[in-house]
Amino acid sequence: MFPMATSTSYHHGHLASALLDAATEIAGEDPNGELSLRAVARRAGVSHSAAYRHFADKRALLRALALRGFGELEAILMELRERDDFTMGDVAAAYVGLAQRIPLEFRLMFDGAQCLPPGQPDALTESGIGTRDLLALVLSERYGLAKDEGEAFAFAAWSQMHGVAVLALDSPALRGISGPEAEGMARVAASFLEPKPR
Amino acid sequence: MFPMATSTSYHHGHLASALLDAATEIAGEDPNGELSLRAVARRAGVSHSAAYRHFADKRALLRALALRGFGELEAILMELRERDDFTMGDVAAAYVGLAQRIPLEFRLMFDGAQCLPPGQPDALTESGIGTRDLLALVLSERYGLAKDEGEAFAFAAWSQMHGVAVLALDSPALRGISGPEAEGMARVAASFLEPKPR
DNA sequence: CCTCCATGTTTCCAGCGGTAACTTTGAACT
DNA sequence: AGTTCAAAGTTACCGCTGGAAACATGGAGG
Repeated sequence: MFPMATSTSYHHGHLASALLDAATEIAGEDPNGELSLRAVARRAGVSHSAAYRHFADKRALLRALALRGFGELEAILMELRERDDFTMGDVAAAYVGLAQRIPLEFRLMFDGAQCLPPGQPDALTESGIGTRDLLALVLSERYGLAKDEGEAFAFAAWSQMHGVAVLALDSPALRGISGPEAEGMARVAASFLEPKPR
Repeated sequence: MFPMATSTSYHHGHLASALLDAATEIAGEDPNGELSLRAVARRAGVSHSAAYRHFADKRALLRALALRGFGELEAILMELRERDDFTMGDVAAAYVGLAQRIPLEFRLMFDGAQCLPPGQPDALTESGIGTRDLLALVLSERYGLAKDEGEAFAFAAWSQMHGVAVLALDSPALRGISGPEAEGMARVAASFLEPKPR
């Protein structure tokens, strides 16, 4: 069924996912460096052209990484949903924590210029919209908001969490901050959005 | 005093700022494309090596662009400060409007990886901190907040404005939105932060 | 007038993303 | 079991990039 993925075999076996793993690995070692397709291929022990058997181009590989990231974000939101007592601070901290844990994927999730060809909407765009709707659902349930109200509030919250995440990752004024510090800042910011209990 | 900047003279005269202008021009034509130093030099009518007489490397040029951006942001905040009746929505709309108007500079202002060498804090970092403090000042004055309170609130507001700006510029789920639409979204989001009058 | 140095130019390099043409190899069919 | 064939590797090449080095130009001060 599955060809073996021995280190000596000419055919790799699971190269596509191995490349994605290699990319994450490289990014883990140098979160702010440029990620080159060739470096990813080298890390996977394969010539750079091999990557093109599995991804149309570099963008496609990055898109796959972004999709992985959206998967993790959805899992986090679903987990929060199970609890019925979370605060806005919990949501924001979880969001920022994800950005700190997998910065490469996180950045790609929201960077159309790097991931998408000149072309039109695609699976990545849909993932983004789906996640946004999921957030609106989770927050509406938690705070008993009507549809429109919930969507507007979710957008207000999302942009704020996202802002904290992005600034903590990239801004020269905030970079170098530790993961827990970033989550703490997310909590402080989110506290201004916490709806008053009625 | 100033050498002439005729198009026929061997020595350009104001190449440094001409390069920055060229970069802004290129970015205006294709806001999502990559910006190459060589393309900037070509646009300025000069060989790519000439740029290195004025900027240590590409990062230095990008840093100069970011500093220009910070200058514009400060001007915008000072202008708001003159008025004493602005709303959070006004601030957010102005911030997002800036991002839409000069996306290249805006992105660079908050992207340490592209602008800063491995090195430590520099003028850019300080500009970022200065602007953040200015926002805290402006909002504290407007809403009568004590220092700590004002700083926390300013951060909550800043992250939200920034989130909207970044998402509208880059996120596949929101890109393609028009400038006015983006500003409208910023107003909606900011309305959740508007302090209650006492 | 002549010289010098700031500011240009040309030329070169390695690394990048991407394409094309060639090679290997496991699996499917007879 | 032996043959064949396509999937999945390889090497070699292209143009472009950021950057360094060596050379050219020409305006300002002696």
